[in-house]
Amino acid sequence: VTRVAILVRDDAPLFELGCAVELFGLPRPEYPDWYRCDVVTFERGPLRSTAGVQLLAKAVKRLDAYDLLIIPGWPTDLDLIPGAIARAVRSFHAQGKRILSFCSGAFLLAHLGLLDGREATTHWRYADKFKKAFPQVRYVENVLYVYDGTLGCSAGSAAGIDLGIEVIRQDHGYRVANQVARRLVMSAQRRGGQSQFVETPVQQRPAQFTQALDWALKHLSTPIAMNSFAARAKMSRRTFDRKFRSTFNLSPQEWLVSQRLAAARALLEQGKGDIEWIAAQSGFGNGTTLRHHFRDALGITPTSYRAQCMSTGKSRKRASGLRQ
DNA sequence: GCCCCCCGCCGCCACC
DNA sequence: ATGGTGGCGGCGGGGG
Repeated sequence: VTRVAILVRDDAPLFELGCAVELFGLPRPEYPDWYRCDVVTFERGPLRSTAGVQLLAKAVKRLDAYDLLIIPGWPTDLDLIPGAIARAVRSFHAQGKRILSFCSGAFLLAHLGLLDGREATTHWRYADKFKKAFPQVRYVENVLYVYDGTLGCSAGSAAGIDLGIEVIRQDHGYRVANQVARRLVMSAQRRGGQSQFVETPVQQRPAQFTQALDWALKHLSTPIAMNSFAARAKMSRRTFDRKFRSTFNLSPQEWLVSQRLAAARALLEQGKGDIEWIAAQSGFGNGTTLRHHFRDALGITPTSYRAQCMSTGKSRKRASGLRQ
């Protein structure tokens, strides 16, 4: 069992802490060997958090009992790091254990020199300050996260979830990572707002599917029969269905629709063509079908999605943390 | 543009 | 483990 420590101090960022807890701290009896997670602090007494919330975390003096450390945030203007924390985090890293930072958490790792010569990122609003303070760190722009298997930095709150999902994939495989991701994404969808437009966090694909998926993407605008999809993967139809489900936790058809939706969204964001044209381009036979799936997945109509994108000026950037 | 209804087809999965 | 089958439900298409 991997033991997780989420390290907080006074002025703990509530949202980032919540993201870490959601990923690693929820009981998930359906998975054996799920993480055991503590929110820990080196300070005494209740900690202040966002919006006047107070927290009681587990007081510790060392981190030896843990295997994975999460820094959900850290003051960006704090040059002095308490000796106990510096020693504990350095020794944690020296043992080859994994450390993840969310948002401003990268400042702690950089202060300790753990990121020297490595790639790192942080929330965009701290980017200039970070680059100036740590020129020896290779700052990466416009990514959701960077992760080398040992040290990870994520750009902001929601990107911390993407990084966490990647770590869960490392530990528990695609299937579990997709299930966890799916649950997070689905609840995000229901709350509305921009968060409903997040993309599927786990996009890695096992080798046995790459050919078939590439073929499907290339011919997305034409009808794709599941029998030929299976044939492209060189599997019997039954095996294809079974492996597809266990790998992506999606049926082949559901995957196809999600890819067609992604294509349609890209065209809507670019603002070119009418709905019928976009429906044809993305492989939905007609506008009605596109609208149906669009509403089903995103809760709004294609036209109002386009309007929202236009009003914010520019289309969303794809971050390399989502690169395939 | 959106939401019904109906119908025919086919994708999916329990079962073998 | 893989592969075949049948039933069912969901999807696309057409009409209102």
